[in-house]
Amino acid sequence: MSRKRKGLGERHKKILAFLEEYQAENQYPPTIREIGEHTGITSTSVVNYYLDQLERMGLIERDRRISRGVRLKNAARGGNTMRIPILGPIAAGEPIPVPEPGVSYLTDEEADAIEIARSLLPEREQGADLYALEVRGDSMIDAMISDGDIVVMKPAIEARNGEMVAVWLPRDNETTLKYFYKEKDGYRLEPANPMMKPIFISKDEPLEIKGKVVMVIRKMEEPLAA
Amino acid sequence: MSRKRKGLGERHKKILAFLEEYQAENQYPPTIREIGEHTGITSTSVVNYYLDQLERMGLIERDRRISRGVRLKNAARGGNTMRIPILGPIAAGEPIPVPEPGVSYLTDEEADAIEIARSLLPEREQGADLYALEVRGDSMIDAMISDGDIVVMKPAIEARNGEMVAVWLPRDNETTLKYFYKEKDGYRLEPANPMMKPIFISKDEPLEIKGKVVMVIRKMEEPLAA
DNA sequence: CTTGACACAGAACGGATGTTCGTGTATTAT
DNA sequence: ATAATACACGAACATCCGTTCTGTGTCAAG
Repeated sequence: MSRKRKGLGERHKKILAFLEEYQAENQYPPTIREIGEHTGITSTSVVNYYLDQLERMGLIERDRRISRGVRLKNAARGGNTMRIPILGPIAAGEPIPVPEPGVSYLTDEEADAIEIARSLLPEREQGADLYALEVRGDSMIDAMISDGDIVVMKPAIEARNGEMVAVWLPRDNETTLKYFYKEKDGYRLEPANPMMKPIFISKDEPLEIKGKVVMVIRKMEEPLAA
Repeated sequence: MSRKRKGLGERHKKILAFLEEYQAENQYPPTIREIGEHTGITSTSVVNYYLDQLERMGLIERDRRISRGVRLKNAARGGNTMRIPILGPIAAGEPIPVPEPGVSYLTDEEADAIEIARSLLPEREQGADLYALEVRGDSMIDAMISDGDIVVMKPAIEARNGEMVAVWLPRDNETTLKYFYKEKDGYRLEPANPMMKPIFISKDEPLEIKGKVVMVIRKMEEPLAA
């Protein structure tokens, strides 16, 4: 009803690609005429026509009446990164820090953080309130996670089968990272390392899911000795 | 002989600061007139005058006759993140891709890449020609690295004790990631997982170090089942 | 066939923008 | 003092560039 082909047309893609390329090459956006020349469009009005569409689709932003007033939005293409704060440590014997929903920790400029290309993350996590924790100790070695690793988490209180989650086990009084599976009379928590045996939790035992593991980052330290 | 005060004048600093601020706010550089308005300079020619100086000092680059053709150089450029290209896969039975020194793979816009906060990397790796590989298979599970992980490498042909390196073992015809130790009559390659036993290479056996491991990134996939 | 939405081209208008020139005022060297 | 230089202002241009208007051709619906 609004668009002949719902997807982006050939020229839309060309313009988007050129916008990105040009902005990377020079530091400033191209003019309408330049866009036209490099995409085979001979009329400025047609370029304007497509830019309007792209803006309506939310793919770019335009500052009207301003030369080179075009910037591409979260088009997820290269260069787009996501900032994820490192909230604190995670250790076997301690509860893990969780983000307080009311506090906008994202605005904390001083906090340590990592930046990751959006293309590395699954689509559904793109806008999520991700946070990161730094692993202390070798207690999660059976999850193939070692001391110093950084785990990127997504807030969650429940999980689906096959997801790796951070759980607090009151039974053993510890935090652990395991693959989560629901079974007929309880839960199965399976280590990432297939050589390790899974543990079972019966249905009436307490089990607190703290979040889902989205990513693990290991940073190799330089050896101390010179 | 050429300049009254060799350092940057008040207006130079103001212009530089505004350039950076404006570029961050919008995605494009300001016009000469805008620079003037925000730095208390009432004439476009004076702004032009200072821009010429800044260009001669090598602090900015100008594209003459092009609107908003101002970009600042090494100053605040790059930001606090680093872009690392993913060159290809790494598997036990195959040689690993290594960057060709002559080829500037950094200019490859199409290549997949990850961005990482500089603060996460050791200082000495900041300017290094880092590259990344995607692990295929579970053959490096004894290095606590699993299928799908991404390893960030630094080119190297030798290593110091305690560093994790990627080595090609002609003896076993495979690539592996191990901690490297030189011993009196050969080398000891120790898995990251302390439960696994190290392997020894005698001094006359061939051993090719392909690079040092700087970082490991594990991205958790969503389970296939819905 | 007619109608209308859509894609496109070309030209013209007017404001935006970089450049140049004439002028003025301190400061410094000769 | 005089000249040279750095710094500054404002106006005049000549483009650059976004916008808008007119016109053409296509294609599917009525």
